[in-house]
Amino acid sequence: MNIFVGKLNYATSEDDLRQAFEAYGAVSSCKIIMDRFTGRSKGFAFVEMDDNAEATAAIDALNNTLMDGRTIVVNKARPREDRF
DNA sequence: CATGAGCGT
Repeated sequence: MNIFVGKLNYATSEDDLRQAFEAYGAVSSCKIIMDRFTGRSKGFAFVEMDDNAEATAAIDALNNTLMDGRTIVVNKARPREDRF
């Protein structure tokens, strides 16, 4: 399941996010969107989890929680492909 | 190359 994570601290790294999600389930992969020019975090990331139950639990558990001093929002991510 | 809602090289 693709998970969207927003309102992230610019200092937050993929490893931090991964560990946070791994605390509630197995994380398949994590990706923080970085800017092409500055190379800094755009403030949101995507976490992919194979287990649907664990993903939902992680979303419900990490949604609106404090991470690195910032309140993050966790929701189900939209499909990057298939716009229609 | 910057800063604070939103959905990815």
